Amino acid sequence: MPELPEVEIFNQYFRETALNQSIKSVEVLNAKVLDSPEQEFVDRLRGQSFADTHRWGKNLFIQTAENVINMHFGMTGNVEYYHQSLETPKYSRVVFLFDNDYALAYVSKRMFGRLSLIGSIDQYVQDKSIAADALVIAYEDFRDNVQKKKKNIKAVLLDQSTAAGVGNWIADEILYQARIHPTTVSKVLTEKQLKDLYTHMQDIMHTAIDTDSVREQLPTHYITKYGRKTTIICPNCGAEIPKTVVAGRCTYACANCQKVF
DNA sequence: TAAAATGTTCTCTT
DNA sequence: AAAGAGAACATTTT
Repeated sequence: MPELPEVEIFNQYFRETALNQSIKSVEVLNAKVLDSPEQEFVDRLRGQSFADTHRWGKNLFIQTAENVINMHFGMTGNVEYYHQSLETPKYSRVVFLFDNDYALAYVSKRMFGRLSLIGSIDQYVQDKSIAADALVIAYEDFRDNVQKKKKNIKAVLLDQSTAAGVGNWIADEILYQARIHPTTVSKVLTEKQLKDLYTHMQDIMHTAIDTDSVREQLPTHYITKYGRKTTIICPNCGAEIPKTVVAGRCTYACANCQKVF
C-alpha cells in the first residue's frame, strides 16, 4: 500500500486526528518496529504531543516539542485513530494513547515498517540519500538524477535517490503511460522522454491522492486500475500484459505499446 | 502449499 | 571507491 500517495493520505489523516493530542502513554506491542530501545522511545514521547508532520517520499516525519519521529510503513501498514473503548486494530505494533481517550495505532502487518527517533529531517534524508520528493522535485534535478545511473529505468525510478516516493506499482504505471519498457537502460532516454516520465510521475501521484488511492477509481487508461494478480489486458492495444521480473520486482509492461530503447 | 507481496538494506562482486 | 545485482528481512494471504 504505502507509496507516496498512500503516505500522503496517512499524513492528512494523522493531521486531522492525532495532531496536538497529549500523549498519556505509549504501548509497544512489538519492539521490533522500533529503531531505538523501547524504554527510551516511551520515555521520550510520554507527556508530549504531536505538533507537526511532514511527508517526504514514503516517509512520514512527526515532530514533538523535543523529538522527531520517522515513520515508515514498509510494504504494508497504516495509522488508525480510534476510541480507547474499542479494540486495538489488528497488527498494531505501537499505540499512542491520548488524554482524550482516543488512541493512534501504528499498524504494520508484515513488520517491515519502522518507527525511529531521529536528529532532524534534513539529516535523515541526507544520511539515506533520499532525493527531493517526487511531487516537488525540479525537472532538471530529476533528469540529472536519472542520468547519473546506469541501471534499467525501472530500477532507477524505484531508487529513492532519483525522486522520493515512487514504488513498484507507480513505477510500472509511469513507464506504461510514457510507453517506455521497464528494461530500457535509463542512459539512452532522450530529453523528451525524461520530461514525459517526470510529467507522468507527478500526474499519477496527484491522481492517486485525489482518488484516495482506491485502485478501482483510477482512470480506465491506467494499468494499475486492473490489479496486479489477475491477467491484465492492455487498455491501449488489447493485448495481454505479461508479468515479468525487472529490478527484482514483479513488473507489468505491454510488449506492444512499451518499447525498449 | 509454496509463492508472492505497493520496501529497504546488507553483502558480494565488479 | 562506488555502483549494481541479488539475497535477506518477517509475516500474512492466496
